Amino acid sequence: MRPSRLTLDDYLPYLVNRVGVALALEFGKDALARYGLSIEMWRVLVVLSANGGQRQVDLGGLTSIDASTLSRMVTRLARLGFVVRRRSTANNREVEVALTGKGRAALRRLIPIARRYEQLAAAGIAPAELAAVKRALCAMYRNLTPAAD
Amino acid sequence: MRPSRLTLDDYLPYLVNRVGVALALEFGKDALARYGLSIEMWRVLVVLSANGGQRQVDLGGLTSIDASTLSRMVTRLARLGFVVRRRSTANNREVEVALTGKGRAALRRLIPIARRYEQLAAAGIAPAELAAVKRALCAMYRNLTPAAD
DNA sequence: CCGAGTTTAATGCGTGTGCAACTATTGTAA
DNA sequence: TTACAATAGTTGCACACGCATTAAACTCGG
Repeated sequence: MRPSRLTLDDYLPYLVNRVGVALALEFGKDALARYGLSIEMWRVLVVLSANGGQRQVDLGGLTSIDASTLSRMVTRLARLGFVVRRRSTANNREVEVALTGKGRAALRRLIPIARRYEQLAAAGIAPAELAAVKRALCAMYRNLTPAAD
Repeated sequence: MRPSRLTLDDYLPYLVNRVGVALALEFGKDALARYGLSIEMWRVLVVLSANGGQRQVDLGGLTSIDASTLSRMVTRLARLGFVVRRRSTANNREVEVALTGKGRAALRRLIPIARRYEQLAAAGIAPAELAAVKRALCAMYRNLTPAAD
């Protein structure tokens, strides 16, 4: 293949972006909108659910969201009552962000829906192959972020 | 696994988004910035390069970019000299967007760099497995967009 | 213990985004 | 032909984003 042409169906970033946008759109407009949440907010909540309370800077690393954007987003999430932001007792410049009961309740309802969209996307793909895809995506992320994580 | 918990490394939308953002960031700040291009603009140019001149509405479908956003983006791309926007002669409400010579020249230089980032991401993944990943991503997109395409 | 340097978070600012509303053109059916 | 609906594109508006800067707290060598 000539290096000066790109076939879309063979160009990985295009394929990844397309699936990512499609997944976000479906789930975002359907389920998340009912909670006043954006997809980025959802990602923050998922990371908090999976990894527990986090400093904002770590949340940023895990969600690939800019620190300034995240600061304002956490303010909105707190105003909605899904998280609390409390100054760390040990280190007074750090802020710990943690889920509230309301946040956990919303996640309990949203996670099954998220899984259904995941299954919808993966329909017709053999479990072993799906696992291989996930492993490959993890490897790609590690390749692209040598220093981090 | 309990349905009310999500393991990040097993949650497909998270993995896809993470790789997508990492790819866009690397390429966007490094190579695209020198041309005054954003990643979204790059995606538009790539689609034009792969599929030829397009109506704006079709560009939107292929790039997952909102029509109004695209309208303004094409204005900027035209001002930068990368594309031309001309009213279709057959159908006077349609607009055809096409690459200029300058646009094609920029693509000739950028595509090899894009491929290098793609290879960087896919390093250590066997060609057959990479092909399987691409097929899976295409299948996922089809699953998520039943009507379109 | 002091002060330079680092880390973490918040904010000012210009800009891009998506939704909704609007204009213009084309398609369709009585 | 005329009226109504559908399609393509643009624009107004409010808002979220990212960068650069600032503020505050911590670290550590001298």
